[in-house]
Amino acid sequence: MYQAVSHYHLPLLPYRIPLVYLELLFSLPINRSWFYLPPAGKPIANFFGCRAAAPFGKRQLSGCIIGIHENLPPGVDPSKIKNITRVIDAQPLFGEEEIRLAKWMSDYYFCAQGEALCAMLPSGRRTAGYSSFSDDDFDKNLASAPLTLSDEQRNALAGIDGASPQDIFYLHGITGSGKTEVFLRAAENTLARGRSVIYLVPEIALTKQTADALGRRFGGKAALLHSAMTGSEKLDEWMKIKRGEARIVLGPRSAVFAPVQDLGLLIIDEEHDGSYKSGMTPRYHARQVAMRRCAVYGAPLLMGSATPSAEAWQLMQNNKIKKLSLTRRLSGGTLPEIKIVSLAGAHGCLTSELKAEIRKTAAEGRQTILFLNRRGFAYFYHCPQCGCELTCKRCSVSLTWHKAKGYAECHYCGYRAAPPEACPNCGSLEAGFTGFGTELIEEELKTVFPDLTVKRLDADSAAAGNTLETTLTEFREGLVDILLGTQMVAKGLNFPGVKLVGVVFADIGLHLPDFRAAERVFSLLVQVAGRAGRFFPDGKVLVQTLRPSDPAIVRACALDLDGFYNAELAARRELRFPPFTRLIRWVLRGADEARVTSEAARLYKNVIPRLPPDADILGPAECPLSLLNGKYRRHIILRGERAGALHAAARLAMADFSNGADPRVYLETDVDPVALL
DNA sequence: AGCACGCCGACT
DNA sequence: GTCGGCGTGCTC
Repeated sequence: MYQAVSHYHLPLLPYRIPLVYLELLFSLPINRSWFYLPPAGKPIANFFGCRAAAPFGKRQLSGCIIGIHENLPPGVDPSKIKNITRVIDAQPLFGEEEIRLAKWMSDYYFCAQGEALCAMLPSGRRTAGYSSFSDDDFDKNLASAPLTLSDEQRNALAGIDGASPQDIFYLHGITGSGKTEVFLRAAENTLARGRSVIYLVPEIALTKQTADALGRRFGGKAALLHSAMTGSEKLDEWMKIKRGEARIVLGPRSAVFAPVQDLGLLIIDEEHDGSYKSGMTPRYHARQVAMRRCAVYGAPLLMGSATPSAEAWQLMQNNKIKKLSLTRRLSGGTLPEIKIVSLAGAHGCLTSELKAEIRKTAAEGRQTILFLNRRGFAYFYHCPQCGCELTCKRCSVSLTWHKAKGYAECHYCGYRAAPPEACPNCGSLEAGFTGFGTELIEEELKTVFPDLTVKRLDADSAAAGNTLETTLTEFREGLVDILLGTQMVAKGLNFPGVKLVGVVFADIGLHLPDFRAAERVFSLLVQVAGRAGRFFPDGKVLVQTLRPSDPAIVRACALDLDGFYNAELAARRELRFPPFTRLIRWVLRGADEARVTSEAARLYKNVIPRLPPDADILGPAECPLSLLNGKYRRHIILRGERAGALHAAARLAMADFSNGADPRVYLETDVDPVALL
């Protein structure tokens, strides 16, 4: 690749205009750049860092100008060079720093540099509705100025303010202990030192309210990037950041790329949240990119959560990152009573105990929230007698039932087992495959409580316009007795009318064929319990489960974090899973199952001889979602102790594999996958 | 990724 | 005879 010339100047003498070639990067899965001449008949200017529309083969594409050269590189045929159609941006969107970051992403995540750069820039065509911050917001709300900090908050803040450039902090604090205030103060102090701040929150947490709170505090100095903004709205905010007018940026995952001047602090709120990992190519993790950016800028990184990821916990244990603790609730509210209820023997999805509590709550004129961690159905083998299930001996994940094939399979290593006639543990003949679903529960609620108002809140119902806000408003006003839903109902957990919170089926996540299953279930339950108790000390949380003695569930309900993480990390070490190893996952997909299978086998053969001694392979096996959008899916998971060596092996194997690859089978690479479905 | 070109099978 | 399948190769 050619070194970009950033200090290109307009020629002063019009008779000696040198030939200028523009180097462009397109969002294509081809890892190379393309050379063009400036727009025909337009005066030459410094277009570095702007996007441009250009003819590419038979079509028009928009690309990024990442270099300006006086000569064409050797091997490029000058007769093929075309003119750019037009330059899109009046001001550059990115600089050398961003191009270097794109290069790093391309190497780390095995994507093309153009794909990486494209993912970094503001884009998208979404519905409008989000306004940016103005200084009016700021002035109007000066009255809502901060209160005094607790001792713990002050200590945490002092630690952050005394940071060295390479420091990584973790603010571990229970819900309601005032993490946000520490984040905001640390941001203020960074701004006061003349440096910029990036503040990441999970997609779901980024509501109008969150944004307003930041606007109140920082006014026009703050910029907001949100996926619900239109491309031009995002672009406005982007330029405000680029010009240095906005010094603090609030946004989800992609805001980690915000082109701030002189980054002085990067904050990741709710660090454990899965939405920080991109589901599209490039499959980057905002935390990983944040670490990279902080290292480059010499800025400290500040993460926080009530339930850290296992990775973060491990780093804290080893003093690789600095732990700051908030152990006390500011409001002094006590935690609600958390009770585990066994689902064994229940008819339907609601135990008689939960039904009785719902009835009692309604009689008192209070409200119930029923929480279901996942919609749809999950099939797994379960024995109601002893509570055991079928798991893979090598991978410690649940086996998934294949109805058509008549066997249960491990989606990590491909291990298969015939479904036993009777429970292998206790011999009960009741054992078999079962599942739960949202619609099913809604139906049951309406049958059992015909006199109560039930509302469902999940991705399906929220997709239809502003039902989310409408439903939540109705609920807040007491027009709804029972709110049933997924993740989103968490927003309603601290409404004053709520007394009872029911977790319908805590096991659901545990049956996912994923080594992070326990971690996710644990964090979910702790968060629900933590939020639920915030404003109603007489509240009650009922956790329904088929496995009332499952360690993750028991420890979550007892809020025993040390116990959970110790056990979880010991298991991860034993089974060689992150954070003790690193993973690279290949997914091969295609409409023709036989081709997918044979290509998976070919890729497997290519990587075997290149693996470092500390590495091994899981698969090739069917993906847990083995057929998606009419494409058959198989995956191969590389696992090793050193990321560098694993990357090198994967890179060589992929280069080999691409020679003579079947074009009808697509290969996708996921570095540091968070879900293996 | 797209889009064209090019080469073999069953249709008016 | 041609329409249309998909393998192959190229895009500055």
